Amino acid sequence: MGLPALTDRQRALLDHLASFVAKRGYAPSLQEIAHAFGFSSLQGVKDHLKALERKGYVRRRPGQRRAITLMGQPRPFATGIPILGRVPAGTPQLALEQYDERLTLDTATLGPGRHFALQVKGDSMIHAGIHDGDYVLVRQQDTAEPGAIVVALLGEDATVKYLRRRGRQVRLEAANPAYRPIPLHGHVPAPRILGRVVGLYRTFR
Amino acid sequence: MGLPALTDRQRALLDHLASFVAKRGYAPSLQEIAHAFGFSSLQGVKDHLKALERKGYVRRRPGQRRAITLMGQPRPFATGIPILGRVPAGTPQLALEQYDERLTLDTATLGPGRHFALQVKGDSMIHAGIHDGDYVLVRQQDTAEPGAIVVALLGEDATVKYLRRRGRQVRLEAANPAYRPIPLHGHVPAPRILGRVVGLYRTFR
DNA sequence: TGACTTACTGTATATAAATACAGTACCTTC
DNA sequence: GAAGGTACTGTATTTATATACAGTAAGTCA
Repeated sequence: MGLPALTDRQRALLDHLASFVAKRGYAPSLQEIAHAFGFSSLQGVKDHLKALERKGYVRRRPGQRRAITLMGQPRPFATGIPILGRVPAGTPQLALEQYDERLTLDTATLGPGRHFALQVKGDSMIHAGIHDGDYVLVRQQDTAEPGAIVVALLGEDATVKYLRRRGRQVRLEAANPAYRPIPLHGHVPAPRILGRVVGLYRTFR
Repeated sequence: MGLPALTDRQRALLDHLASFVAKRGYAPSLQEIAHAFGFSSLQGVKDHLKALERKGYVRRRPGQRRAITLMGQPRPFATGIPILGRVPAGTPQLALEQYDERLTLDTATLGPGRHFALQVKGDSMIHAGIHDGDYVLVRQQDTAEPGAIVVALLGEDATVKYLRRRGRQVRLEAANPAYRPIPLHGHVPAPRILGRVVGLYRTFR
């Protein structure tokens, strides 16, 4: 569950949206939707889209044409950035054609499963090279092997920690020794693992 | 292969298109593309789109808004990764629908200009949170302001360093004090700045 | 040398498409 | 039996956006 239920007509319109985008690579206009459903007016389409937006299935940009975003849908991703290979000595111009591959941010590079990103607050993992403001890329899972870096929910806060075994106790440890370890079991509130950190992304000023 | 080669700018525009569609679920308008690339006119965008269409990378519907379909080889299919916002307390299931935006990797998110990536060797910048094996995302430029992290060519090696001013001397400094600073002028071989580091990407085993 | 391509700026116009307002009809729920 | 949600028709207006034309500058080709 999560999102509110849809009426038959709303579901039909959402399905039409999804298949249109899949086929054409861009969202339909209101008149195209009206035509596909045989409406002679646009107000019906507007009403349905308003309902879909209110229920959280789509997002629109007011005034803009075809600006309908389907929420929670897997979508294609960019081709990425060329990775520079060897830099040939004495070359006056930098030959970007000499790259081996391209850097992308997709499930192929991150591995299988559902992913999300989380912006790191604080410096508890600075010794692991994870800084305040960095985005960690997380594969969603509720367990992990000891040694992995995980995102755990502690009360209301999502925190990034090492998952480590000490004797028979499994606990969450920060890379910064100024922070106290938290046992995975027998702690109040009980920590819950949201996923394993599989990547990191940072932008510089 | 099969499709004709693209120029750097055409490639950049195609990457932007793919990433925009991945993020928003619909194609950008000409003015949105122009704005993303810093163009003050639309004709440049039209020219590039015409070239991409002529070479078979995209298809357009004349007169229709945002009607750009990406053609060609199946791109790596994946989601732009949702950025998790607040984590609501006591929620039994993680609601990934509650994200604000999506994280993508392309020239539009990194800013204007040409970009490349470079895999960092060694630990000379470890104190700046840049580790061995990390990919730095670099905007291509041959100068930079002091304080910026740059990629410089030293003989045959591309190295990542701080660009710092000491008195009247501008020099390349590692974040790790174990490495010696290199003056930008009067050094043999002469260092050449390849670009400014604008991002960082890392994967965890 | 001149023709051609790439990569844009700048201004103007036409139009596809979003918005707005005023209705009708039917179905629940309080 | 009034109030609200769903599911539309019909017409008018506004505007975001595509198109068109004129031009500059640098690089490549033959």
